[in-house]
Amino acid sequence: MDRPNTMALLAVPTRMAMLFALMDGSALPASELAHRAGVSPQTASHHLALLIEAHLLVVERCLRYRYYRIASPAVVEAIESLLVISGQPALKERADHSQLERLRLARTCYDHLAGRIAVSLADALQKKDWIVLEGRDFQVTERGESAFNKLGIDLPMLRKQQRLFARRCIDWSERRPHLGGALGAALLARFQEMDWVRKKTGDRQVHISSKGQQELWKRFGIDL
Amino acid sequence: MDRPNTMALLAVPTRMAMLFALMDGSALPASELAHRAGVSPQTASHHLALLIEAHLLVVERCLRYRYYRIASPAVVEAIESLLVISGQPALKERADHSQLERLRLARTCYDHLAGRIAVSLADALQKKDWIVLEGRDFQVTERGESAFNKLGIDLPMLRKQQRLFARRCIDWSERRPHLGGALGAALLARFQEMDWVRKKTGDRQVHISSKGQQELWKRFGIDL
DNA sequence: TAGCTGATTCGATATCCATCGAAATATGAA
DNA sequence: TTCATATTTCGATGGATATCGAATCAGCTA
Repeated sequence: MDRPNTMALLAVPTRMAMLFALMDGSALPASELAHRAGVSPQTASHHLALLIEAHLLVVERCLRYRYYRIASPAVVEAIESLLVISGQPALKERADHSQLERLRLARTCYDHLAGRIAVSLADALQKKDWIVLEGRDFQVTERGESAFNKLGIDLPMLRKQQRLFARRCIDWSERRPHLGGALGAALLARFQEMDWVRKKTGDRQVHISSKGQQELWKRFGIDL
Repeated sequence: MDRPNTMALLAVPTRMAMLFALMDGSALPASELAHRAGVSPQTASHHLALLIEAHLLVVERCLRYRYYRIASPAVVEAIESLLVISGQPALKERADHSQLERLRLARTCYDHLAGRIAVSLADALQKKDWIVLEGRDFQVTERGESAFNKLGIDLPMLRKQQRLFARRCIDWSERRPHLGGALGAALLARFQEMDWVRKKTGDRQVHISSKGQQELWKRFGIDL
């Protein structure tokens, strides 16, 4: 496996189109990137694999979904400096590094929370002995049954759903497990109900309200 | 003629090798760049033409020689930012913009002076009516004959040389004419003799001594 | 279990272009 | 002029790779 030539990767318009689509710090699935670059899914997959290998992109796997994002601010800077000398008009929306930082803190992964907040929450729930990790799933303990109930989450109802109940999902930015599945989705929904967090539509960004910060600290010892 | 793809230009190792050789702000002839990149002169010529067209390089023509150099600091910056994300070790000798500035001020063009000092000198010599521009050459006036002699330059001797006497050479950084040919070379040699300027061997950089600065101002009204 | 969707792998094809030999050009030197 | 040197142009070739169809894989749902 040779060292991939980073310069050559940036030379192909299709790959550059994909990178452009991610320059604002967002994370998009392969199909969307294929569409934006105007190529077939196979071709997009091929290019994305190369960009991953060269560490220009990273992929965040959540359940069966995969979101691609720019690997680091350095990549954005390099592309921007290339735009300068290529005589292209600079990007209107420059990459917002602080936004990327916010995404690392709290974002959605499909329909549940991800990021530092989700990893911290999974840690706290295990520490409080509400859940335990067993293989690729979490199990809710006896203590957890009543505690989740008191939090306003109807576990028996969730179990009736035909989806994985409490899936362990590996976080990209933290590289540690957080809570997915029906329970993860219910937690996000309940947090929104209580106005602990607010989810922007059409975006994966999640804002933590001051009330949410207080409650997370008081109830779970989470200080983000 | 399509717009050349700057990214594609940087993707080829041969072209990158040439750019690397010029990253320190130096200017080299095509043959030297071909040698450093390990390709034939034809191939080098082809690549250099593309780099010129894309405004990544500029060429400085002096008599029959052509020196290629990086077109602007932005190019150096872009290449350096690419090195960051390509995982290459950074260049030991990073491009020194202040050095590039010094080159713009005073450098050699083959065997005579170029840069701001040379352009200013040509201007001053015309203003003092020592020389006049005629087509592609300068002519020494009657007043110039004695003045150059007093400066320690033997014009009759220079005229015996089998080379162009006082060629007009267009300066890259200034885009204006300066003095080349036998007279230009003699002036540089005389300036070195009088320790007005010092030429580093194996380099095109020329240092102007404080004595030189004084004399240039006193005798020619040149204030660099 | 089968079914669905998103994504990847494999194989074949077509296109792009870096390279160099040969020849031409440019420019100054003898 | 004639020669010499540096560079460029032209043409042909070979290698690299972007692309997509078809098949396969991965993960969840019913």
